[in-house]
Amino acid sequence: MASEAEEVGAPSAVAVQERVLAYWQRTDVPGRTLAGPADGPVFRFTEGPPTANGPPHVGHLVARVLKDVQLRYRRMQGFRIVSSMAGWDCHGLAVELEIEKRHGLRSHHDIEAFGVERFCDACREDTLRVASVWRTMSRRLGYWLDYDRAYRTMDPPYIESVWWSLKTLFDCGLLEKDHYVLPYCPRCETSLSSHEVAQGYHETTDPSVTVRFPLDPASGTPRDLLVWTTTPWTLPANLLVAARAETEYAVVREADGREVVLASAAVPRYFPAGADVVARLAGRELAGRAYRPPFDTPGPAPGRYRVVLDDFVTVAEGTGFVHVAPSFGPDDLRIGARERVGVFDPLDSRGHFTDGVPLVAGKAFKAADAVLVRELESRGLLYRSESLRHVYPFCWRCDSALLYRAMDSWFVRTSRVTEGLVRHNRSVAWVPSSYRDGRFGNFLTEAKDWALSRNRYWGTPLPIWICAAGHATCVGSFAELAERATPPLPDPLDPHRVTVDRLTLRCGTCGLEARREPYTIDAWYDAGAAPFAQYHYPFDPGPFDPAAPLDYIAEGLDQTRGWFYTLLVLAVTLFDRPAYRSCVTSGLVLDESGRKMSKSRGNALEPLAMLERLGGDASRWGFLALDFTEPMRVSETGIEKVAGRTLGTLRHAVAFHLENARADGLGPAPDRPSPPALLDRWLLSRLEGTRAAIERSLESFDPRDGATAVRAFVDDLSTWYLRRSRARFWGETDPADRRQAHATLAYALGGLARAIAPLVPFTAEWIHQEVGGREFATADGSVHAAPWPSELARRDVSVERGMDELRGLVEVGRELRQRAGVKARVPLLELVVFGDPGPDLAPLGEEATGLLASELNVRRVVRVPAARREQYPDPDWVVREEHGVPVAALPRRPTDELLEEGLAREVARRLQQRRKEIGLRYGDRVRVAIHADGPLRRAVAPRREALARELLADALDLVDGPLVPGPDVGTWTFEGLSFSARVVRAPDRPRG
RNA sequence: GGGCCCAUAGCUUAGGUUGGCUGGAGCACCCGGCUGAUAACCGGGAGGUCGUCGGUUCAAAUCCGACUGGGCCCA
Repeated sequence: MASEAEEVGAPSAVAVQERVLAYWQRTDVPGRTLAGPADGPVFRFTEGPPTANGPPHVGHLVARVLKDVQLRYRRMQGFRIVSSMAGWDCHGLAVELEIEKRHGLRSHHDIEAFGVERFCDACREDTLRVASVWRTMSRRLGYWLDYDRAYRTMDPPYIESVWWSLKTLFDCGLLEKDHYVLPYCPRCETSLSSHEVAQGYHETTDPSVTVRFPLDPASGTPRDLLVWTTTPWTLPANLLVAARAETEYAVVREADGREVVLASAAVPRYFPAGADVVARLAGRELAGRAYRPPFDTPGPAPGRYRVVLDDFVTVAEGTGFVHVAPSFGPDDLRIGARERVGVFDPLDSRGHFTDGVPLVAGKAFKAADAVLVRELESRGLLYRSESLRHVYPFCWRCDSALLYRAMDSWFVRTSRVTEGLVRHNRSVAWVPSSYRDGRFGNFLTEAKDWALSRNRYWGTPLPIWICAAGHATCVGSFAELAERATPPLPDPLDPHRVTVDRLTLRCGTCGLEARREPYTIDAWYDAGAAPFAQYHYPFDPGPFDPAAPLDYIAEGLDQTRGWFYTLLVLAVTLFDRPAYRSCVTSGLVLDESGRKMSKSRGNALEPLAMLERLGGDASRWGFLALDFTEPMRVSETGIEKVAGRTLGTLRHAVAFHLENARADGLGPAPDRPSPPALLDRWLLSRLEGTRAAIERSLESFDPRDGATAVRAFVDDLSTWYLRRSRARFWGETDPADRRQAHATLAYALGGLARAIAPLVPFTAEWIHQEVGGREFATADGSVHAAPWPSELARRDVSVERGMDELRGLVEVGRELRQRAGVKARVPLLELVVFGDPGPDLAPLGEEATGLLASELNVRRVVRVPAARREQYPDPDWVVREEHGVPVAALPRRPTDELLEEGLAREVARRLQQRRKEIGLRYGDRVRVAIHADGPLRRAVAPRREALARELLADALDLVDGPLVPGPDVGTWTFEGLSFSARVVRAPDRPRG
């Protein structure tokens, strides 16, 4: 019967996965299961939309694993997932830049010449080019999402929902146009958000110049203010100089008799050898003094070119005088507005100087630095010229140096809802928890207005039209647009720029003709609108509930400034509630030496290739076993090792069970058993403890502790339960016990499969099918369609503690054997344990002692009072003592009879090895002939029958003469003894 | 310059909220053992100033402060 065992060993992770994927595909398990039961309670979730034209990287895998683990758990609990849609972030610079590159476009002018419609069409087509890669990745990772009904931020219904939200903000005064200093990319010809800027700081070298600003010589000695700047190109836009009222300034006479003015604190930096200070004065005494600007290009205007006071001036670096160019800095703009001096911006939209500054007309802003500095030098105004290494922002997409400039933009007035942002964030369960008040919470308290508009083409158009009288009309739906617009709307309507730019509106206030503000909006706004816009809220009835936050989201930590933030801003401004109840953040993925992964460095792991080689579960396990909240060092071999240890061991345990079950002709996993044997009760209790640990950790949205519990359970299963149960599985003596062992193991594996289904969906499915005898047949039979088990077995903590104590004694016993120098194969008469067993071990009784005895290969275990230590003298006994208290003792020598038995074991082991070498399977019958002399013969002869049984030998002969050498014959020598034997396969005989 | 997080053996880490006996474990290394699922397992060896300094305490990896280094974010 046993010869029916066919597959030897466990299938590889990839083989398991392929088998499961084929089953899922054939029976459409994901399609039927992924949304959860239609009538279940709702679990709200939204997939953060990845940029739809960029391929996934390893960082994406981590967040996806976290998301999928949670969603699987909630589905098993009977929740309906709202929503299980995949999503795509379709708009924005990333896509536009790709198209520009492909068609050699370098500016707005080029794009317009190319044709905005053509350009947007190209963007649209490119947008979903990589969708199939994402889909494949999700499939291999086991991340179930509804890709067939993915939401796309470029779809008209989605855009209409975004418009609805913009109008809602507009109506309550939270969407306004303003003139403000923003980071600006001259190549992309658009302003950027602070989020985008943050991604592009590099170190660079800039000029560091100190320039003389001569004070108007009312009388007496010429005096120059010293002004320091790292952006000489802003000097033509200078309108004022700022000083600080309370700061002390020094007038220093130089060798040529001229005088320069600078903050006293700056004197040592500029005159390390000492200075001839002729006067000291407070900053306020300089207020109102007029000076001659370095370049008088803007022409005279009232109030310009004088010293003003402001507290933003510091003396930590520079000279204590700051040149104010209101178009190029936030403080500059503020001071300029206060002093009513207007602005002068000599740059065009590409950052080139206009004719307003003839000296550098046509030059790019940075390129003008050198020319301007030379000019200052030739006019004797350059006091000092150096260069400075510092970090400066560059465009994260095209790597051009950015500039800060004042410009018109539409703003979401987030600064007015700071209190709501902070308050609602306080109710969010963050993982890691410190983000709530730390990293994210801090950022909220300083929330600045959100510069929403972009001078770009491929994005959600800002739905605001302005009439000649300056009234703004914000359109909140296509119906409203149709009602106000001329000409009539095309059908179907694609609400992107080309279409809406052609429309004029009747002004909502005065009825005059209104033209659209020619902006698109920040694509991060699109993403933040996903929870409602994916359902076309409020236009279609859908499951979106304006009062309900998402229950759960998870993304990489880069989203703290991105999606996590825009979700919160929209939830607070539109619905006055938090955006999500829990938010799990994964850390950065580093390579094995701790460096950031990047394509250019060539150390990036390619996710698809990794998934293909290791399988989805190994990758999932690799991330779950790490502390994903910290920067993670990830390598394929590292993941393989970690996953092999737990998942590989588990697969082998399953294969072992299947082989035994088949050999015994057993059916699928039974219902919950109540076995009498201690080992079985222990295993089931450990199973329940593991299930509960997974449940606890998934309830708190942090799977790490659950994964740790699974690792410990698999370890216990493999190294204690199976190890101690082996004899039970093939024992002939107690068929009832054998059946109980099979049943317990089958139940434990099946139960474990359900409990780990959220963590490792492929392995779990494979076990559920194989052990449960479901044969990959129906979708309903999937482990992912099974309910989450609320209890798998009775937890018996006392049994677990007792077993722990017992296993502690096993370790002590092994150490004693080692010290006695008696191999485990040679039985010893007894293990002596001093003192009484603990309160948990004591009730386990004979059964526990039996486990101890068999594990240590001793005939019996005896308990004696510690006081009888002296009955076990050191010459005859090895004794373990702890802190002077005896723990256990073992005889140093086996008895002669036991020694013989040990020898027989040595022979048996070598013949078993031989069975394997000649390619026999468990169950194949053999014929054996042994030739041995002396002690070996004396050991084997009386144990022939037992040996024959053990080796599955039909015949076992002890022969007198030496065996004729041949390929079937082997000879072994150990401990100075030798024997030879012939092992051949027995002729087949009819099965009984 | 500001905020948050991290630091335990060559590497990966448990423990830290609740201070307490010799700080556990895995990988890798050396010696030995076991093995009819296993890249498994077991014993022994070597390897730790628990980042540094200071404080609280009878007692600190653990609590507090400063510093150093790393990471992320902001300016």
